[in-house]
Amino acid sequence: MPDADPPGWELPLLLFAGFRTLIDQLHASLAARGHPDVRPVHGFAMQAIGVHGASISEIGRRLGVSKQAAGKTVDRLAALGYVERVDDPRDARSKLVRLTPRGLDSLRLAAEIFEALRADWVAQLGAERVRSLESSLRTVVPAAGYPVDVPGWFG
Amino acid sequence: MPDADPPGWELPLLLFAGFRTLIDQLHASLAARGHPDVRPVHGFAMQAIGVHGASISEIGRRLGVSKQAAGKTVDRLAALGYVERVDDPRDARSKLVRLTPRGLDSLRLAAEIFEALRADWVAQLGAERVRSLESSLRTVVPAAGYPVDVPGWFG
DNA sequence: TTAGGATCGACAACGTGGTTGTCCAAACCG
DNA sequence: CGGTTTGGACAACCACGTTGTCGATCCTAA
Repeated sequence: MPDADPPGWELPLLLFAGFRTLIDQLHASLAARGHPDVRPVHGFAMQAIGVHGASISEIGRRLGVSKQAAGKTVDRLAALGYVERVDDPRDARSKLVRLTPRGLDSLRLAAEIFEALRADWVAQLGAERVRSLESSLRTVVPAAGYPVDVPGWFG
Repeated sequence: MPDADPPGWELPLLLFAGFRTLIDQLHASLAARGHPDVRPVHGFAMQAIGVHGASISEIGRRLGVSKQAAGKTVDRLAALGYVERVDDPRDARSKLVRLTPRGLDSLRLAAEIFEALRADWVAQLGAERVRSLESSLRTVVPAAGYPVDVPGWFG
């Protein structure tokens, strides 16, 4: 047995480092293209809102956080000009949260940048190893989408 | 070209899901073995303290956060009984933060559990694919260890 | 030896993201 | 119609991060 396996604690560190590398590069590109104030959590929230908009409660459910937490995040997104609240014509209790043109632009840019980032990995590792990495991870992680309560989850 | 590549935004999601899966399983095992109150951030902090102890400022540097933030985390760790502050005999300004026996136990257990978790992945994917995943990630992430200011970084 | 500067750790104030609990208005349903 | 559920706001609180300040201690160089 020539090479010893790396210690088990290295695996989570590498996964996190990969995640963080991508997200940091995403936000560096976003900042360079007119979106310096978006934080990672905002991107996930806007993803949860989607191009058709959603109510506060629905956003909370999609993110796996309370509606109060979702409401605060929407407040900050609104202050940054990425979303707006409009009355829901079909439910007087509900306010529909919709992306502004600026919000839509950031979402479109983010998708582009993620493609470019994956292409970088393919250039470094080859298409086969990137596909293998993705397929390995799909095997070991539960199928369900993951909640995005990262700050609260971690600390 | 038979199969289309997955969209670029899936890669960070998979990496995060892998990380979160491992950390969640770690803390589930830790909770079952007498450490229900440790949070992920505490584990990283204890790792930074190490078996020989460290000063508050040194912990902050190792974690990539301010000494004030390190001090608060140490406060909570001390309240949980995982660390203690003792006077540094060689510097009257400094307090040495040391792991208690309980803290050392959690660190030892965590190392064991991470080994078992990696073995689970090997059982599901095969040793070669796990090694390939680790090696791919080492290629694309910067060599430097990553800061652990996760909540602040994300939000 | 002493003056100046750097470092240690504490305290305070604040921003952001999360949580519960409470409340009212509107919607739903038997 | 009346009871229950739901949507969203408000308040209080906790965890984790930040900057700024400060006194005490250490180090170094005049």
